[in-house]
Order: sequence, then C-alpha cells, then structure tokens
Amino acid sequence: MTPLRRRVLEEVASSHDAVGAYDVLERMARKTATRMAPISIYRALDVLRDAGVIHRVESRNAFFACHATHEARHPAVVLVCDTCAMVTEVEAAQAYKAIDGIATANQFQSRRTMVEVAGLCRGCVDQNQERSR
Amino acid sequence: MTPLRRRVLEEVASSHDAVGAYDVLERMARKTATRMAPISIYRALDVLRDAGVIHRVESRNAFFACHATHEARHPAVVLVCDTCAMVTEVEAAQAYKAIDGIATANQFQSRRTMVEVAGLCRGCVDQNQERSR
DNA sequence: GCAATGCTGTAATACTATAACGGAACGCCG
DNA sequence: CGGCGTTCCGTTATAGTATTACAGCATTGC
Repeated sequence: MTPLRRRVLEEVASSHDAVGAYDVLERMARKTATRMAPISIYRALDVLRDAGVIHRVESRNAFFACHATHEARHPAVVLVCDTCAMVTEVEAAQAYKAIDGIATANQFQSRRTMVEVAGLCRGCVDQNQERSR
Repeated sequence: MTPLRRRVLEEVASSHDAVGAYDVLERMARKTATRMAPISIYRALDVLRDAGVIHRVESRNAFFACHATHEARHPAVVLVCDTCAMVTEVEAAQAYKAIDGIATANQFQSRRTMVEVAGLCRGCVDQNQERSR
C-alpha cells in the first residue's frame, strides 16, 4: 500500500457513495493544490480493485469502497441509489447460485458476475414522500 | 419505426455481439459514405432501448439486440464473452426473485436490475484449449 | 555494478455520451 | 387555410471516462 494508493482509497472510502475517478481526482486536488493526471488515479483504482478493497459500479462508471465483510471471490448484490449514489452491498449466495447455474447450463465459463440494482434508497424514498405532501 | 432507427437496429441486430455506439456509427458510415453525428446514433439507441428491442451491456458500454423472447418488464441474465463479445440472454426468474427479495429486505425501491456475467463463451473456451495443445 | 521490477510522472489521445439550438415534416383543430 | 404543438433529425460544441506510450527513479536480488 503506497501513499498514493492510500490517498485514493481514503477518498473512495470516505463515504458509502459511488464516486467517479474524476471525482477522486478533484477531491485530491483540493486537498493538495496540485492536480494529478487521471491515469495516476486509474492506476491506483485498478490496484485497489484487484486487491478487492474497492469495487466498480458498472452501470455508473463509478467506484465504492467495500465496507462489507464478504470474501473477495464471493461478491454481492450492489444496491445503488439513483438520487444520492449511496451504495449498499449485500450478500446474495442464493442469487449467485442461480446465476452460476445459468452460466453453467449454457456452457459459459464465468469470470466476473455483476449484479446491480438501481433505484431509491430508503432515505431518498422518504424525502420524495415529504416533498409530495 | 423511422428509417434511421431501422438502420441502427439492423446494425445492432446483425450479430449476437455487443457493439458500441461508435461501432454502429462506423458501420453505417461505411455503407453510405456519409458519417452521422454520434448524437443521432445515441438517440436512436435510446428509443430502441425504451422499446425493449435492444439492451445495453453496462460493463462494456455496448448494445445488443434482444433475440430472446422475454417480456420487456422481465429481464434476463446477460452472458458476455470477454473474447468475442458474443451475448447470450437467458431467463432467470429465480435469480431475479432472490435479488428483488434482497432489495426489499433492505428497504430499497428498485427500478432497474442488471445481471451480467463476463467470461468465456463455449466457442472461445474451445479455441483456447486448441491453442494450448 | 547492473539487470529486473515496481511505482509514479508527463503528455497526448482515444473512447463514450450529452447539451443546446434550429429546421423540416406531420397532424390536429379552430 | 393557418397557427400550433410535437416528433424527428441535423449541426456544432462540449463534457465525461479511460488508456497508450514513454521516461525517471528507487528498490531488490544477483
């Protein structure tokens, strides 16, 4: 864990939200008054991803820190709020089993399985109801 | 179904592969000797997507025609080959039920659920084995 | 010493997607 | 007919996401 990677991880892990690579870049720039090249951020993100400490939200081109306690090789369902970008990671052995079964049945050799649910988190649903009252 | 949209659909549906918007653009340019603006392609893709005749592979920023016979509101698992980009869509009521259960249990109001499996299709697995022999 | 490797910087570029505005065609209806 | 709203698409510009290529420097192992 190098200093740069730690700094990137800190930015990503400072919230439960999905953040873009350029968001990370921006936040780091504000802290140090020097702006890094995007590639540096991406390289760090790659390493962190390989290490399993962050994940990517494919449907948003964004990243979030893995706060869950799951195994690296045993991923989860990702719930992403359309409004606030908050990410919740949930174990889903059942669902993954079903999906793996489908892959196998189709003679497909799976390497990465991604399950993402976009919608509204509890908090944002409540807020919407407030507003419509 | 306008002519433009039909042409875009034809390009996407001409294979079972996931193709990028700019791939479509390029192919259409080759056929007519005139190059459209990207936005035109994206607009057509949006409409086709809303109509449910094409889907998007989020993990690849690419699109594929829906050759499956599923309902629009009852999506499927998408198997995408890392090597040849071929897409197979498979019904997965079981998996979706499990995922919906997870969302509900977390008081998450789901709007779109995405299940993508990246890996190797049958054909590409075979080819790899050939090569290593 | 020196080769090999890993980490980061610099510069440029590629790839993906959208915003903003306008014109043409069509249908509806008074 | 004539005005009006709507849909579709063209044009231009720009925003947003990600990677290629190359170089320097430090560390490690021989």
